[in-house]
Amino acid sequence: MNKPLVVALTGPTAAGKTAFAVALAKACSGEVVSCDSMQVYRGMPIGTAVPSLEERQGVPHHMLERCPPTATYSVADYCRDASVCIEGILARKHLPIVAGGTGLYLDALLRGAVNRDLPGPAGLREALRRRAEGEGGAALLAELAQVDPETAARLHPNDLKRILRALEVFAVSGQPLSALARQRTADPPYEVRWFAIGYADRALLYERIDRRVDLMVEQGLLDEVRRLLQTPGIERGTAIQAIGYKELAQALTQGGDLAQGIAAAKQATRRYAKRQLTWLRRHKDLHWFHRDRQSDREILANMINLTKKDN
RNA sequence: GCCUCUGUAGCUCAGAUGGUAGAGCAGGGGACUGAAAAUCCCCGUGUCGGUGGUUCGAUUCCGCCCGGAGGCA
Repeated sequence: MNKPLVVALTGPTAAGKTAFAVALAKACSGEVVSCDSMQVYRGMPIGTAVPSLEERQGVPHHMLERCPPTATYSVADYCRDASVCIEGILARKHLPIVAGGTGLYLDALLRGAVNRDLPGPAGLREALRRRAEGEGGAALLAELAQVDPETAARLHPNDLKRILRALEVFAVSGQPLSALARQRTADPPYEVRWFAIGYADRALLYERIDRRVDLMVEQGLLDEVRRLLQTPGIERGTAIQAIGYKELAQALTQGGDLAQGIAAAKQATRRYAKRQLTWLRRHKDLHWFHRDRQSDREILANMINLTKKDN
């Protein structure tokens, strides 16, 4: 069976994915499907670096700014919505280019890592969280060990977020997360070409990050943060946790030092890039392009070549 | 020119009455399966400025040299 071809273009934040995605799309009549957990929210284009219409150069982009910043968008939502986008692109006989740095979303969509939609019972998460405050994570972890020893064994008592989710999954499905995870390793529905843009010298990436944050501030990031903070219910959503927003919100509302907030945003972004690299390193099928080793022209030419070549 | 202080991890510094050293920050590594730009775990070897000497042994004591800060002229 011949699976349709999809290009995945990833890499750490600020490496320059956007420009390459657009260039590749223009060369191969592609459309871009953003794979970014924060760019899906509306009202924060500066801080999440949503490509401007000018940057898009007429190339259609999907999965950008499609839900309110007060909502909580999830991997499962992303898989569902992005799949629809990809099918549409394929129907138009165009090349889907999934571009972005959210590793979990990428793997869920293109490696078949997640295919079950299991919302936890209403209120359970909150109840568990309250219990954790009193009894501690170790108690909940012990409880998890009763129903899902395998998952419990790999989680640290402090990793509340995951302990709660595992408990939640068992509560709705009656099955351990570890067992479900095994079933979920489905065949990827597409033939995927994996590309990653990066820098061999990390210091160069970090310099770019610092510069980009300064640029965002110049472009009006502060106003964007202020506007977001005025949105009712924003504190319950995921969007406000985005890097840049949480640091500047703190500086803005708690009378903190603005320069310090900016510095904190830069540092958080650097650490984020490092985590992204950790995530990506385990995938051996990634074709890496280092911008400090190769010119952008060469990189693009190579990408086009690898995209077109059958096999 | 003379005197005093100082030179220890990328940075700021601690320390050993001589047995080759440790904190904070920065940084690094890892995990990750409906919050993921989130969440969690782990990690400190560096010619102790250089060079001679004393010593079984010196980064620690002594001499000289080089760098930095201050003071007196």
